[in-house]
Amino acid sequence: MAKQKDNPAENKKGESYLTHVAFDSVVFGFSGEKLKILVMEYHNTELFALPGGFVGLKENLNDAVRRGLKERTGLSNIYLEQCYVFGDVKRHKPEVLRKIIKANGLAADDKHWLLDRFISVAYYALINYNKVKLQPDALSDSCEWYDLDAVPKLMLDHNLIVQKALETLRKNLDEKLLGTNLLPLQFTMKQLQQVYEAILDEKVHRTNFQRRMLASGLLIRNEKQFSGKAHKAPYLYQFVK
Amino acid sequence: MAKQKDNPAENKKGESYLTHVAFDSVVFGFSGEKLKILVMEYHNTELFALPGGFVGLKENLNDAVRRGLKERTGLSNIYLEQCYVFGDVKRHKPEVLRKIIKANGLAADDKHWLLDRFISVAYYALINYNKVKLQPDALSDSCEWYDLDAVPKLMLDHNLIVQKALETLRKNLDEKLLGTNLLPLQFTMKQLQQVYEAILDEKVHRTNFQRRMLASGLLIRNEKQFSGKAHKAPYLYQFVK
DNA sequence: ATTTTATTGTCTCAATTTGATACAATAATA
DNA sequence: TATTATTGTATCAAATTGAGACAATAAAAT
Repeated sequence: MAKQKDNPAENKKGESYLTHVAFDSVVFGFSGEKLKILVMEYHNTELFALPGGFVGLKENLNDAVRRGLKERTGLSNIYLEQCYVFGDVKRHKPEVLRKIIKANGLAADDKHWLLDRFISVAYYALINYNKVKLQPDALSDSCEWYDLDAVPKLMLDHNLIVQKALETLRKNLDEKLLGTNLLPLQFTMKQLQQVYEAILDEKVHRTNFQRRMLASGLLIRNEKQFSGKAHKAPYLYQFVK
Repeated sequence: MAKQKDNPAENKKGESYLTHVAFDSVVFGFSGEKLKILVMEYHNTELFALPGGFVGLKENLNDAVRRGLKERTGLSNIYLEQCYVFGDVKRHKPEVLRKIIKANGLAADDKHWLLDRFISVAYYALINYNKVKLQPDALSDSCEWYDLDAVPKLMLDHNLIVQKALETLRKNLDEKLLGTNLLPLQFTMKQLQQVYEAILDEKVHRTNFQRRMLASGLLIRNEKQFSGKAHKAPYLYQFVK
């Protein structure tokens, strides 16, 4: 069990967090084949949710999100971007939160700060799938990768948040070759193409893709990668900083 | 003087609003020549600010922003979009708010809810300049149009918010001919071009612009507009709904 | 050692889009 | 009737994009 201080459900009056403000992050990773996101499951509830959290009284919003991601993935320096604020009244479902609090063996009296209404600032994050050490938080059982096309029913409006994040990611994909954030430092052109195809959910034309990427001037070509396969070895590329 | 209920500074415990959550809107209008935004000035303080407000306990965030705009411009059905959430700690400057509260002859004791830290959700709005009836709110003297290139020093980080809004507007300009929201129902191609030039702050090539707009398929051509000037009369266009 | 296989990198060429300019049409005025 | 100040369309070269051809090559098969 984590230290008490780390468990937001135990902080009954919300003394250390801003009330009514939450964040949720859609953390994308690329397995080599498919686009995946991180999903948490709460203890004994069968409730799935996006990794999220709250903002310390003296903490920048963006820093809070970084802190949350660091706790769950072990990574710092994550590519992170806001995508939307979800602020409708109807997303307030105290009974759902009550269930989580009770499943953690805590007292869910009506004054519990988690039962209040929250607006949630949604972020999307792009991380290198293989560098992650997944860690659930104090309230949850697990933090696991799910194929984007097999995400379970999530609590509250979290499925909507995933949709919005994907939309935003697609819209921003080309600026500064965003896709490179999902790959290791060095990667082949084919890998980069696969990332694009996974994000856009459509095939792209190989040679034209290569031409466009090279023409962007944002890729540095390194030595070749000898994969041991029976064909010409591809170059390794990396993104200019 | 407005009714007490309308003055957020008098609501000492913040009973009717979500604590820590605010919004600010950058309201764009086009005078026919220049791009302008709405700026408010607070009573006896020489403080300028963006029109903003707070979210009712039972009110959707987006609705709160619409309510704020309706109060100040008289308009409903405004084109509105989120652009960014400003959530840094350093934007918390209680002394500025204290000044405003005092200038309104109210007690600014340290517990006043307005003196707390807020995160602010920034929106941009596009409205038809000529349809507006400007109305200051209870805390402010005036709500006036300012040329975008002559916006005064605003309080807190509001100048930054203006920057971000303009950036977002530029990025989104082409989707669904956003610019049409700044014009009356019917407009000439030249007016539309002027809106683009004002937003992008650069000249665009007349005939190519016309070709692009017509090719979008989003404009309906109506009868001509006889201006009384000594030259060919332009067609009036309108945006498809 | 030679051939085969599965890719990768480059090139080519037509189709489309874009940039820049020319020019005809036209509403009011001289 | 000619002049003026646009506006709408056409034209043509330049740049970009879409689709495919083809040569290069690392390892396996013969």
